[in-house]
Amino acid sequence: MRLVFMGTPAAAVPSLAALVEAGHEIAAVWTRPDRPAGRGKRLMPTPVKVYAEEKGIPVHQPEMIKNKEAAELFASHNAEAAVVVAYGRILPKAFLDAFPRGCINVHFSLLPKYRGAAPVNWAVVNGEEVTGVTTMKMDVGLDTGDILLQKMTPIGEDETADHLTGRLAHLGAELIVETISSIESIKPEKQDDSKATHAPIMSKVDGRIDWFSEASEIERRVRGFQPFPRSYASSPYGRLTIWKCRPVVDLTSKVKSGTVLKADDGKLVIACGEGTAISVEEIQQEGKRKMPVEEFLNGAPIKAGDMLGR
RNA sequence: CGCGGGGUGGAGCAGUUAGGUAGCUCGUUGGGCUCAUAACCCAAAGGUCGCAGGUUCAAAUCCUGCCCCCGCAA
Repeated sequence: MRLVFMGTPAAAVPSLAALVEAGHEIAAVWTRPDRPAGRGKRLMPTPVKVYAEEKGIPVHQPEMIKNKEAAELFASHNAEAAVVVAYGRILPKAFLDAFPRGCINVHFSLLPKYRGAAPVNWAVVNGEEVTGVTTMKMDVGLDTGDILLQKMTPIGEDETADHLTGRLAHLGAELIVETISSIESIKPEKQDDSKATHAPIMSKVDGRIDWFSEASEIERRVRGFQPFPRSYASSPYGRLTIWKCRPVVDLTSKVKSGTVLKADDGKLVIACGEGTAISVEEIQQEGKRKMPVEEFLNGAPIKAGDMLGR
């Protein structure tokens, strides 16, 4: 089938690759404009662009898509459908109506749950046991289109959002190929709006750890906010990012939340809310790389009694 | 010219401001203790202090140039 592919981050690449390998004709790839990135502010191509150029597929990166020129360019690809995976933009109606079979989206949740920009992260933070991928026919709403196919997968107990995103990217790749190949026979199903939930994009401040939360919630946020915005706390030694931890029983629940209870023998334990605590297993000090807590404690001045803030 | 941190035994760090014997925690090896141990005690090995040049009686430390690494931000 002749398709246009729209996507931007690494999680979109497996879908594009799968479509190419399945023999579909990719008329063009649309991805977001290159942005200054990396140390030194060099212009960096998006992962989707890198792949597309490798395959010799024409790439388009308009700054604005809400104008006539963009819509005409899009329509000129003369495809049967567009496949959209984390493009990062709301598509105007002119795009949705440009091709006979419209725009088909791969979304990383089991819709109607977790509509929005950060479905994987919030599924982890909320402690969901399962999630999955959905293909749907896009409409003008935010992830409200009719569902085509879904595939579910359990969320591992220690799984980070980062890792889960990788798995869903591959599940999504399988599902979009399956969806395209059987598009004639699939019966679109309306979403049950009453069961919809929203997964808003996170900002950096969402990463600040609230030590008054219970340990299990902090642990879920640590896993769910990777790789961005991460979970971090201020300390007398600069900002500390916690990459891995586990809830433990706190025997000295009278101390204030955020207090370092133990910082020796290879163990770093911090008081949380409601008499709980976390044992940190992987940590990163401002300006340094992430490291196992044992190594961190070998050289760090942190000691029991120190207070961590937000 | 985006902002900043750093290169010191295998790991994580101190020491550099006011040059003068290479230090801490952990790990490794050997020994001891113990019913036993990843626990404890004793001992040992292991370092061109990123590279090159300069100043000096003397440089990890001061001066000059170069290489490399990392974090933030996006």
